[in-house]
Formats: sequence, C-alpha cells, structure tokens
Amino acid sequence: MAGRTGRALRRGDGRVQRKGPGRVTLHDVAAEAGVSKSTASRVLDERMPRSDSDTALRVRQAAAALGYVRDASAASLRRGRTMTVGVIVPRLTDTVMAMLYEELALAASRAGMFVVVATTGDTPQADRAAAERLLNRGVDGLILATAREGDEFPSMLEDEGVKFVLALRTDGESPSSVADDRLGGYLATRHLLDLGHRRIGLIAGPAYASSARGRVEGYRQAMEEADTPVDPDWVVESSFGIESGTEAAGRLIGLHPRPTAIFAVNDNTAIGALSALTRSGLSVPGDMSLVGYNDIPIVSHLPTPLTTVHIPFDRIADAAINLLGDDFPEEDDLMRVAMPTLIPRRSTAGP
Amino acid sequence: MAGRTGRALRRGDGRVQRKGPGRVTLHDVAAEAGVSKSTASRVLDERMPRSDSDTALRVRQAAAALGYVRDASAASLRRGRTMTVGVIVPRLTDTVMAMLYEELALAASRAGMFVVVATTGDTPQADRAAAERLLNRGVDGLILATAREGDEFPSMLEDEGVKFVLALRTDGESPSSVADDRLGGYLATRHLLDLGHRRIGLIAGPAYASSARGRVEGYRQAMEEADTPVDPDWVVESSFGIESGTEAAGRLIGLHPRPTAIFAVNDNTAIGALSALTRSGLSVPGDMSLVGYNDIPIVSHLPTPLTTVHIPFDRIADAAINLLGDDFPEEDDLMRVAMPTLIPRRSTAGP
DNA sequence: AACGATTGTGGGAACGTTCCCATTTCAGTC
DNA sequence: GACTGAAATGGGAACGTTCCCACAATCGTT
Repeated sequence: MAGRTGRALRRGDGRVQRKGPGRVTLHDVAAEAGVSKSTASRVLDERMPRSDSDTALRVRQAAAALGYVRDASAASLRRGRTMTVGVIVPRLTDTVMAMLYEELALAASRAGMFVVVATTGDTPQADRAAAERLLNRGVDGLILATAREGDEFPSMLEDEGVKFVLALRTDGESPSSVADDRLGGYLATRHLLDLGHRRIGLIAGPAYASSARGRVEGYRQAMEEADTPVDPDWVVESSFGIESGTEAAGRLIGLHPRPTAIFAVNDNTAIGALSALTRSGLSVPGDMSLVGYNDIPIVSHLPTPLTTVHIPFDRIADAAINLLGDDFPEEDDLMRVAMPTLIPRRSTAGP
Repeated sequence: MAGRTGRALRRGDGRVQRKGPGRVTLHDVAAEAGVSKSTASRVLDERMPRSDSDTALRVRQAAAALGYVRDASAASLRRGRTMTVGVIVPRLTDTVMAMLYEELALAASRAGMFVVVATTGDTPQADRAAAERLLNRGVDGLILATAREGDEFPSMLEDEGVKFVLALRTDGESPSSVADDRLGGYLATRHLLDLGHRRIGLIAGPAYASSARGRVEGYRQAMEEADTPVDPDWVVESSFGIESGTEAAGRLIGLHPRPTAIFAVNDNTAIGALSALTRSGLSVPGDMSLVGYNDIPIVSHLPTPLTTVHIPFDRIADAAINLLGDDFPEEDDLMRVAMPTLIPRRSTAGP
C-alpha cells in the first residue's frame, strides 16, 4: 500500500496545490492510509473524540504527509452548517467595536468557529441588510452589537428561526452578553462623589442604546445614594461620537453654577468633552474632572490620561460565542453580564 | 405548471426556511418556472449578462416568489471559488486599519465579492498563520496590509500560486495598492518649511514598513530642496503606536537646539507626541508645530485639531480589489498609487 | 430552399464531503 | 468453540450547485 504514494499532483518543490484538479482530497488520504474515505472522514472529524487507534494514526499521518486540508465548501454543504458566525457592528472605526470584534474572533477561534463582520454605520434599518448579506453567505448565527430600544428586529430574527445573540446592548429579552452598565455608571459616579464632587454633569449617550441607559441609571443611583438631587440640566443626551461629546460638554460648561465634574457615556464623548474644555480654557482635572467609559487604548496615552471604566471584552466575547453555541439554553440563563472596573487616572481629582 | 406552487415548506406567516429540509432550492424554482434547473441556474447566474427573455423573467419571478437564495457552499464547491477575499491587517483597533478594512468591504461588495479579516497583532510571523486560516477557509485571494521589508512571505505565496495584493505597504515587487508616501512626506515637510520652520524633527516609524520609509524619503527630499541639512538627531525611529510617539517626541524635545516642528509618521505617534509636548509644558502650535498622517477621524476633534495628510482609503481599496480580480495583469501595471492631500489645521503655525 | 452559424434548452455528471446503513471484526462470556 | 453485543469499517447516496455536452430551435445568408 505504501507504494502508492498519493496520486495528488505534488509540485516540484514538494508543495501541494490548494485548488484545482491537483488538490489533495479525502479520497487521496484514504488511499494513502489504506482505508475507505468514510473511515478517513471519521478520523479527521474534529467533532469526534480523538481516537489513537492504529488506523487513526495512519490516517492522520497520511493527511499530514499529503498536506491535506478539508474543503470548507464541501463540508459545509454536506453538514448543513458553516461553522461561521456573522457579527454586526455599527462601525469598526469605533475602537470599542474593533476591540469587541477582535475578542469575538479570538473566542470563536477557541470554539472552532470563524467570524465575519458587517457594518451598519449605525443607520437604523441597515442591520436588516447586513444580516441578509451574512445569512445569504451561510453563517450559522448572528451576533448583533446594534440593538436598539423598541426595535422589532430581534423578534423578526426569532420568527425566522435565525440563531442570534445580542452583545454590548440588549433588548432585555433576547439572549445577550453585556457588561453591567448600571454598575459601571455607578462606579464612575461614585468615584467622583468620593472625590467630593456634587455637581456632576452627565453626557448621557443615546436613549436607544441599553448600554447608555444603564450607565445613566447607575449615575442616578449613585447620586441618590449620596443624597444629591440631580439637576435635569446636568444630564445631556448625546450620540456615541466625538463631536457630540464636544457639543454636550459645551452645554454643561455654560451652566450656572457650572458642574465640577463630567461623566461621559463613553471614551469618545469624553475625548470630545476634553476638546470643549480645553478650548474654553478649562483645565482637567484642575477646573473639571472627567470620567470616560470603555478604556480604549488611546485614553491612557492622552496628555492627561483619562479615568475610565474598563470593560472585559474578552469575557463578553466568550459569553456571546457560548450563548450562540448553546442549542438548548435555559429559559432563565440567556443573559450574561460581565463586570466592569474603574480605572482611576489623572483626569479626576477633588473639586 | 402553475398549480405546483413550490414544494418548499412555507411557514404559516409566508416566510421561508433558510436551512434544513424545507429550504427552497434551485430545483423548486425551476419547477415553479417550468424550466430545467440548468436554465434556472443560468438565468440566476450573476456573472452572465442579464437577459430579459421570457423565460428569464419567469425564472426570476419564481425565485422571488419562493424566496430563493442560492446556497453559497454548494455554489462554491462546484465553482471552485468562493467569491471571498481574505484581508490580513496588524490590528483592527488601529483606526487606520479599520478604515482600510471598511473601504475594502465596500469595494468588494461593489465587485460582487465578500471580505473576511484576520489580524496578526503586527507579530512578524503571524501573517503566515493568518493566511493559513483564511486559505483553509477557502478564500480566493488575499489582501495583506502587513508587508515587511525583506520578508519572503509574498514570494512564498507566489510560489504556492496564491493570488494576493499588498495594501498600504509594498515590497516593491508584488502587486500593490498604496498611497504615494514619498509625496505625502514631502507635502507635510514642505508645509512646515513654508511656514518658516527649519529645525524639523521626524518621528520616522519602523524601517520595516515601506509606508514609513517613503514618508521619510519625502521628508528628506523636501529638506534638501530647501537647502536645509538634516541633523541625524532630528530623525527618530519609532513604531506606529501612541507610546512610541511619546517616547520619540521626548527625545526630540530634549535636543539643543530644540526643533520647532515635528512631522510624525502617523496620527497615532502624533497623538503620542502631543502627550509628551503637553506634559513638557510646550504648547502646540505655539512652541512646537505638529503634523500627523492618515487623517483618522479623531484628530480633527482634538483640542487642537491636527494638521495631517489625508489618504484616500476608498481609492486604495478599490485598486486593491481590482488588482486582485485582474487575472492577467500587465507586468508593468501591478503597482497602484493613490494621491495624498495635506489637510492644514490648527496644530501648525510659524515658528 | 438549403445551408451553416448562432442561440437556447435540458439531462446528467461532476465538485468533496458527511452520514446512513449494512457488514465485518473483535473482545468477552458461557 | 459457538454465541452475543459492541465497535470499527466500507459502500454509496445524499447535499445544491455549476457546467459540459448533445440536441433543438431560430436566425441570416447565399
């Protein structure tokens, strides 16, 4: 049997064609190992417990010798699943989303899966089109970081029988992997309160995102605990973008009396706020303390490193992938919540 | 024939199964339209010129009515190509790479393709593993933004018969889509010279990247044209990271006489430099002018908006996709070069 | 009217895998 | 050594497409 050293067309340098007629197929491996393709297929099936029988060894060795790699399309066609997960995020140029995506890629890889991403530009209905593209491409499930309050898209997916998990933002019903935004908001606000601040402005983010709403709740809770009534003017709605932070901070700066600290819904708006403050001639933390959220890499390298709330994106990613893989989740266990941590830096001090 | 309205198991609400036994297949469409599956396949083949014949119309209508979507795995298996392109970037949390990727996704979509991304963390040999993963996944070609001077990986790919294009960075030999870094470096430096600066520091980036080297050349060319000898101390090597910019700027600040302006190889290092400057109590542009490179969104929103060089990532992405799709490129036309533009903002002024 | 050239059609064999099912092999027991 | 049940094996039919080929229909030309 050893005489028939693979009919695969090996190139002069010993390398093997990846595509086309010379491709090494399971059939070649089986022939080389002297077994049927059924057996070869079974041995090479990564989902089975790994056997160390004589045949298994021979097959694996033959596969390695010939440089066999399974044809993903053929396997997917037969299996009915692609082992691929689609990820939908507003935009990758938002570092938070890039971080989430990189961790999702890692987590998926650990679970023997693969992720592909599509962006929506945060346009309200664009997630439909993105999901469509991904689904047509054959993904087994979806991870959405684009959930909006009151949006019926998740239930539409549910109806269509599409497996999906919400990440970072939740609708309170669908399977979700999020961070404890309420706690994060609480920690940030509590930190400012502990430093002695009482007039604390809030750049609140958009109401459509549960993440933003949670942080606002945490803020209110901390303020209430400290018996500090919240002046409605202190809470300014915004988007997640830098400019929006600048604008919101401008609003807060104009108040009389002016707040002595600002908690921004994310690092982007905090950076925007920083611009507004600097342009108004206010120093951080001298004239105004500032807390961000997410701990994106840049904020620790700013002239004044930013106090912020760190989010364990790796945990969130792991949980999201697991939730997606879980075929029969417990009805009461489809919400995974990761814990945020406050990272004090130079942008906060006493008033 | 019209009586046989699809054996596809339609759900009560009129929706159609995406997977499993109830799936609408080409066979169903053919039956519904009263033609053979060969004909249906031809009509629905997006690569053919679109016909408006009677049958074509009937087939398309049947497909729409049944909610048919082609099974990507089956098509890929038979066609031998997946219409998918793999993109390899150092990291997506680098906004430059995120921008490139988003534009690549757009350009690919325009060409009827799909992109998937893998990251290397800029680890020297990690691109091998990333390429392997992508290739095993069945991508038709690769776009690499990780090229390193003197690396033999491109020629290895060439040997293996893998189609690929380098983006942003080139090795001078392989098909590449880049921006004119020399020109960009020239424009930035010339801008500073025109403002009256003579002692111009350079945060040079890593020598392994052609992009960085090109910008350095542009710098030297501009300086030479202005009859301004370059003090070797003015040129500080760095990485592309923020911290590295801080460190390099620290070096430049310590010089006697101190440069009056700094040109940083990218916006990240410019932001790092900004930190160093601010911490040293130097104002921008009062005490020191600063120019970045790439025009990532954040730099226009900094307290002092950064003068930078804008790169048309959309053009670069288009060219990369086209280059990859071009099966028989002219030997002398495998290098596409996009033009950068200087964007003057507040971070530069006379010395 | 006859001819070749062009266009459109359907049958059926691939593509490379997985998985059902029938068969063989093997270890263990009486 | 015959008998059982479990475990391992191979044959072959899928999976849903595309594409080759043979044939039919249509066209324009002489």
